[in-house]
Amino acid sequence: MRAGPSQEDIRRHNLGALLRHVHLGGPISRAELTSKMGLNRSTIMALTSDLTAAGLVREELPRETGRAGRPSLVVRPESARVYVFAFDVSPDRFAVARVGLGGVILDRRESTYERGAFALEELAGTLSGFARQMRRKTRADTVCVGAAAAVSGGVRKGDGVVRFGPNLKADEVPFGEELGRRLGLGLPVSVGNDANLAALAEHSRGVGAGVRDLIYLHGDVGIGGGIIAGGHLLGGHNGYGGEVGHMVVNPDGRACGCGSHGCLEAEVGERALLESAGRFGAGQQGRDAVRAVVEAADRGDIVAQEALSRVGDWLGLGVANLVNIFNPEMVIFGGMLREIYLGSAAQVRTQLALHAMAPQREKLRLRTSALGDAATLVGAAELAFAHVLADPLEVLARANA
Amino acid sequence: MRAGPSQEDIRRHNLGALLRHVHLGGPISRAELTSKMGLNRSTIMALTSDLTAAGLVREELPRETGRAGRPSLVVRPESARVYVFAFDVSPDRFAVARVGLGGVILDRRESTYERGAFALEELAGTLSGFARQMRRKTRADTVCVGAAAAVSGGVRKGDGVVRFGPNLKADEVPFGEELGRRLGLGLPVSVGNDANLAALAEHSRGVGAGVRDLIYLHGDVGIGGGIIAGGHLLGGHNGYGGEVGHMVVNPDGRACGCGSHGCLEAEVGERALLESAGRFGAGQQGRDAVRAVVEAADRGDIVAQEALSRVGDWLGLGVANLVNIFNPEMVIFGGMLREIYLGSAAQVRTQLALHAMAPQREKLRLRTSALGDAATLVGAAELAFAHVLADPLEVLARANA
DNA sequence: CTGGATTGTTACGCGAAACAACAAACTCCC
DNA sequence: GGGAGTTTGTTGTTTCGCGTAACAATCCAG
Repeated sequence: MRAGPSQEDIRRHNLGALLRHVHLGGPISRAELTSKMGLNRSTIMALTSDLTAAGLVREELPRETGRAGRPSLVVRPESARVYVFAFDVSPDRFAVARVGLGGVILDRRESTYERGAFALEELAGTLSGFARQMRRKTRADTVCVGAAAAVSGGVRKGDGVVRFGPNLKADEVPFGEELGRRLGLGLPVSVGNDANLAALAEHSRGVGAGVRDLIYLHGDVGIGGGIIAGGHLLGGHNGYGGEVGHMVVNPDGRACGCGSHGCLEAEVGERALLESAGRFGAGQQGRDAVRAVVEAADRGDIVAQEALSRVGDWLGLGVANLVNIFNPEMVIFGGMLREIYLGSAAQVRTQLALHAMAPQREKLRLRTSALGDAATLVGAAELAFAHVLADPLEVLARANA
Repeated sequence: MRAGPSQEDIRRHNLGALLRHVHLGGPISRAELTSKMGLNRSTIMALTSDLTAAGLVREELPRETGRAGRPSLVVRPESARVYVFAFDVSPDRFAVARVGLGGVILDRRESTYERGAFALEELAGTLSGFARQMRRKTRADTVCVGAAAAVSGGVRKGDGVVRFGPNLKADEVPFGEELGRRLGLGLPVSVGNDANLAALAEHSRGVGAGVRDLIYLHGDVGIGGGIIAGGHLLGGHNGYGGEVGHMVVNPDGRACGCGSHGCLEAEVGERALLESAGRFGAGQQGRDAVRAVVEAADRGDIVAQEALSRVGDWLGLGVANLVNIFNPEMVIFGGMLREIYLGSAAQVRTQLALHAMAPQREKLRLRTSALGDAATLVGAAELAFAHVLADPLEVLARANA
């Protein structure tokens, strides 16, 4: 309930709001900003001046106006100058990216490895090494303003410690701290759950742009989720919100790695699909194996079709439950679930019609991820930029000091 | 993203925050307000002066201070002067109350009737009649600043139309509008789902005070729910959020009135319990019938015990799912679920241990409603007061005009 | 090239909250 | 009971963000 010296708060808030417009919406004229933010021309000028002076945005004359009147200056993010590091760690893959203000991926490196080959701790060195390499290539006037990592596991609110990650060999790992130390930039590294961050990404720059209530479902080895409720990421009391993978949809169903039975993850996860299709342990694994099943089903393979149908039924039931509970405007399927949904949309829709209540489902939109594999990385970048948008000047003052 | 003339916004916000403190926390000294709101002494004085002048609060010298220094003036809500009307409509009961600022129930009338005897439209006249009667009894200087109704059905966001209410014979009923017209006070009447409003009530003045992430489960004829996520009621895209009653927990389970099978409501609702206990249609109905089963189980009735155990298992599974998805700090059982939970807490806890993930459940608290039957009414009053807290002076200026 | 339209820029005023100084009222202690 | 110390109410002043208004700059249309 604190307010602080309120005038500064206003300024901070308005600076952040303006920067957020530019960051998420891309180049925009001062005239549009005045109308969208409901502030006065002169105020917008003062704000942009501050941000320009801080080196966060640049103002340029537009090429063509097309309308009468003096052309309005276009405010664009200093994408090449101001950037963050984004990390993404999955059980069989990691990626590092340098992401500029505005969401541009300036540099990117990734690597795949055998599933579960590395423990989370071991990766911190490699990740920070790549980041330092990228940093060395940058020009002198560039400035790193943050860093964040997405991990496929539970991240405790507050200290950002990775609590569980059965697919990642992690338990009580202070990953952010470790990464921050190794980066040596004096910056704290935020950590978030991968599906949560992918949800954030789709919400800010994906199919879910402008949608205030959405559910993002991510299929990887397991099933993760991220929920945007009322425009805000649902974190829960300890930060484990959105973990829909262990919602029980079939009490008499398959055993799940978590000890329970019939979890969404157990019925819809990669293993369930491959086993049903009689392809588990048959060499292929991961996204490619799932794709192969969907393609086989498309070609008329009965076993694959039935496996996909079965999985689609459970997925549909899970989605129906979530729709009943949340009444979202959109459900987004990402990761491996993109393929599964595309291959079993009919089953999903049938189950929705059966189990979801009419008012909740009548305006519902089902979509697949727009950002694809980059979603997690983009989400991590958003997380890293978050404190910049919360207090633009403070962050840059510290960075330039 | 609009900001408006920001100085007024600040003032409005601060006035609202101060009034909210007094409204929810009761009488409080100006000194405490300065520290809790983080504002300056002189600012607090200016704010309380405005609110006192508007007749919303009163300032008094405290009886005893106990501490050194000049005693700080105590700010208390004008509970007797400023009030709202709160309505609560269930399938077999309705209640009308006059609730003063601060949450005091000043006057109350209720009535029970045979389940489903009335359609929602028919009740508007009765309800407004009671309200008008209450209003006639008030002194001349009292002022009604709002009204709201809780209904056991889905309420569409925006226009407040009751979309569904299978237990209430309602379909596309513009209940708020109708009630507002009949009240004749020139006030809009907000409408909300009963479980949602009960959740709001427990969050603001019940066991969930200060808890930012909680789930309230309400058992009536069906099972309703309200979710507070990050301190805000989860409404969803169209306002049907929190409808947990039709989450499918047992796909092979009992048929539900909604057309689906194995919904939480179908497995845990009143009918499921009474049927399992062999008491369905045996004269008793409603809360009393449920209580009878729990009491019989307490006395050692095997059939009742098994019925309760079975229902408790499904309840526990439902709660486990919600805990996995939301990671709430607290789950509150209200209405008939209070009795059911108290009679089957062991089953609920067992299912939680089986199906809820450790990080989500380790800090979880299970509680029963503190406000009991008044929860819905109190929640409706909160809803009615909401716009007063959002802009105290504007509301009172209009009321006194 | 002129007029209308739109925006950038600057000087000024308003208002909300912080700050500082003083007065008021209490407790404690002798 | 009275003085010292403490805490708060009250008032005048200052600060700072934003809105307003007036003017300059720059576009398009004719």
